[in-house]
Parts: sequence; C-alpha cells; structure tokens
Amino acid sequence: MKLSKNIINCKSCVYRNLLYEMLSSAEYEKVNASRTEIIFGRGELIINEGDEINDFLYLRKGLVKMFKTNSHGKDHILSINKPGDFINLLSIFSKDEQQYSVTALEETHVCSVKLSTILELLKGNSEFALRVMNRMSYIADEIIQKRFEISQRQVKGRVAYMLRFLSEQIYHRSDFRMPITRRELGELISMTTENTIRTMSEFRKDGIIDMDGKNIHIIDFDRLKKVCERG
Amino acid sequence: MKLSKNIINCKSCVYRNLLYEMLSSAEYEKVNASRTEIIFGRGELIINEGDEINDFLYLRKGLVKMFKTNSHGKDHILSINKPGDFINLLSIFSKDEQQYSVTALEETHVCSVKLSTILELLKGNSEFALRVMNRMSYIADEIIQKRFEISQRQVKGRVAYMLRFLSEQIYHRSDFRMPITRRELGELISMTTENTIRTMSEFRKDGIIDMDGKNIHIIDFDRLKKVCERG
DNA sequence: TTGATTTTATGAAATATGTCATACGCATTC
DNA sequence: GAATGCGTATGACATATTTCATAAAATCAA
Repeated sequence: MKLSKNIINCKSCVYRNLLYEMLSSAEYEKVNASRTEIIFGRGELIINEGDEINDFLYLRKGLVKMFKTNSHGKDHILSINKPGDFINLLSIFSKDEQQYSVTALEETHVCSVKLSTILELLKGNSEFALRVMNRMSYIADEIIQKRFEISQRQVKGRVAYMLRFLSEQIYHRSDFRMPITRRELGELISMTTENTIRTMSEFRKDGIIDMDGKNIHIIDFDRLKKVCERG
Repeated sequence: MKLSKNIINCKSCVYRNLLYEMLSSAEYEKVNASRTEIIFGRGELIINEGDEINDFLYLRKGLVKMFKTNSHGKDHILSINKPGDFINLLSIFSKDEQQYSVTALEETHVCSVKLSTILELLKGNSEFALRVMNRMSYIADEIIQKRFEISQRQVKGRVAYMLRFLSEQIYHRSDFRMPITRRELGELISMTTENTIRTMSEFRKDGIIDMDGKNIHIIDFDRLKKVCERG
C-alpha cells in the first residue's frame, strides 16, 4: 500500500459523473483537498471488517473482492467490485465499523475522501445527497439481486452465472484471466473448492469453455447461457 | 385493501423517530397531508414487482413477505418485514419500478407518502436526508447479512436460523404461530417444501421444538442455537 | 534452484438434498 | 355430503454435494 504519486483531479476523472457532477467548483475543491489516492498490490487488505470508518472509499482502477469471515474462519465473498464502485457506501451512514473486508485482486487504486467532508457536502447540497442515495440504492440492489440469482441455482448454474458475470460485466470479452482462485470462486457461489473445480472441468469436457490454468475462454456462449438458465 | 378510517397523526406514531424526528412542524404537516394509511388483508398483494413507484411505503402494523418470482415461476422470499420497516426504500431512489413484490401475511397497515413530498423534504432538510440514508444503509445491510447467513448453512442450520429469527426478532417469545406456510419457509431459505417439513419434523423428534400445525414452541433453545451455529 | 506451500485436479465413499408418490386432515364449494 | 384443493407429512429412490484421500502442477520464499 502506497500513496499515488500522480493524483489526477476529480474533474477529469471518468467516474466523476457517478457522484460529483452536481458539485460546484468550490465543492470540488473541498473533495480534492480531502482526497488521497492509495495503491494496493495484489492480495493486500484494503478494508478489514471491524475497522473504524473514517473515509469514503471507491475504486479508480483495479479489482477487489468484498467478503466476510464467518465464525468457523471460512471466508464468503459477497461481490467482486470494479472501478467506479463504492466499496463502503453501505456502511458509512449506519455503522461505525466496516461491515465487510475488502482485498485487492490485482493492483488497485482507491480514492479516499474524508467522511467529514462528504457529510459537509451532503448538508449543503441536496442534489448531491440525492445522488448519493441513488448510488446506495443501486449498489444494494446489485448485491441483493446477485445473491438472489446465485441462491436459486445449483453448482453448474452458479459457476455458469459467475463466468457470464466475469465475461460480460467485468472483462467485456469471451477470453479473460480469472482474477480469483477456484477456492475463491467457491466462496463466491457458496460451494466447495472441489465441486467448483469439477464443474469447470466438466464445462471444458463439454466444450463450453477452454481453460489453461487461470486463462478462460468461453467457446460456446449459447450453451453457457442455457446452463445458467436451467439453474 | 381499504383506507384506514382512523388515521393517527405521524407525531404520535411510535415509528416517528425512525425517520421524522428532525422535521419541523410545517414539514410534518406536509407529510401528514400527503399521507394515506391503507389496510391489506392476509394474502393481499401490497406491491407487485414491476409496478411504477409513486409512493414511499412503510408498515405501521402487521407482517409482510418481500419476494421475487423467477423465470420458472417460482417465488423466492427475500425477507419478512415488520412494523417500522420501509418496504420500498431500496428501490425509490434508483429505479422507476418496484424491484420486489410484497404480500401481507396478516392484516397489515401500510403508510403511503407521495414520493414527490419526500423528495421535496429531502431537498430542504439535510438532517432528514442523512436519516433516510442511515435507514437505507441499515435495511440493505440487514437483507445482505441475512442472505449471507442463510447461504453458508445447510437445511437444518437454515431452518434453525429462521426459527430463531421469528422467535427472537419478530415475536420476542419462545412460542408463536408461524406466519408462513412450510412452502414459504422453503422459499425463504432456498429449499424444497418437503425438506423443510422433514427438518421441522426432525427438530420435533429431537425434542428441540414442539409443533401443532402452525403453532411452534421452541423447547430447547440451546440446542436450536447449536444446530444454527453448526450450519 | 531447492524446498515448501498453494492451487488445480480427480476418484471413491458418505451425506445431503431433490423428486416422485402417496396419504391424511381440513376448509371450501357446489 | 361428495368433490376439490391445499397444507402437512412421510417413504423410497435418484441426484447433487461434501468429505476425504491423493497427486501433479504452479507459485512463492529462501
């Protein structure tokens, strides 16, 4: 973890319109002044469940997993998040502590704005407040929807669903490098590592995907969709 | 479904402090003026997934289930909600349509405030806006947390978890009448009706609970907790 | 590079869950 | 009062999933 050396201004950030588009120049300056950009290497812990919340955090670059560790010490992944995603927006207004842990899956740049600054802006700019609500609402719905989709499928359907998610929503291409291990994929779909691996092998034998270690190539998208829909 | 004949004023509502405590008298009046209280009988549909969102809704009395119907026509219950809960807060700021359906499990009184009124108040009162965010955040976390707990257990643990939820968080007593059928309990924990019934029977045989139709009595709470923790 | 650790992989057996069939009680309806 | 539908209940069997064992390949640290 280290501070970024060439921090860009929010005004030129491609994710600016997600949240800051209705801020005045003076308000922008406040955000910029209280903002730092932190770089995390692959595997580094960005947020630890239980940490005190002092900052509002979102991704500018990279990929992370959001997870919780249960009482038996087993991790369960809630979601994979990409640039533009707010990684603690669901906790900062109702809890004092981070509710989930977050780890970088690759080199990840995190923007960190003091929570006090955000609160100040919220009080003075109701359009900004409405936008924040819009984002909170959207994020919550995304997570709930995905967990819902996962819960009604069995292993094959779950793996197919996640392969589609990675291909369609993260990489936007049919071949990509898996950002997580098979064990983590299992933690994401609430399945054992062995079953997850077996299912991937089965997809390969069936000619739905091609695999070389972490490199995945979806060959037969139609069939993948069918497996995904059948549950 | 019918309008309540004796609507009480928000100022005397026990749930007032959940949301409205920082409103001025004039603002209260706006809420009251744009508010109606609607009574739904057991089984009546309160919200239909896909409906246009025009109102902000919350429960004053009763019990409801929030659910989605999947592409195979099967319902999946997301949560059971009780008085004080906001039943569409997660949709109103990011979607035009209701994202979930809601049905009354018993006679239920719903407060309905025009969304335009809420938006107007949000723009003029930042403390109110912060409170709304706090509630959104809290609701999202509750749902995500519960789905998370369910997903890492198997049938016995899931049924035990829901029995504890009903006993501890809904009825606050060890004996209660199940507000849902065994099928619905299955829809809540993503299990088949038969397995759900079998598990309940097993709990009875093991002396953990006593049952007479929908009447449930938790006899051995310690053992129920153990089953719940073991997954 | 070596050695240790993790990840991927697969098989066999044990367990959990789903499916199909059947039955009984209860309420509703005609 | 017979017929119907629904919820609860249980058994038998099929399928899905976990668990345990083992091993090769990949990754990492010294």
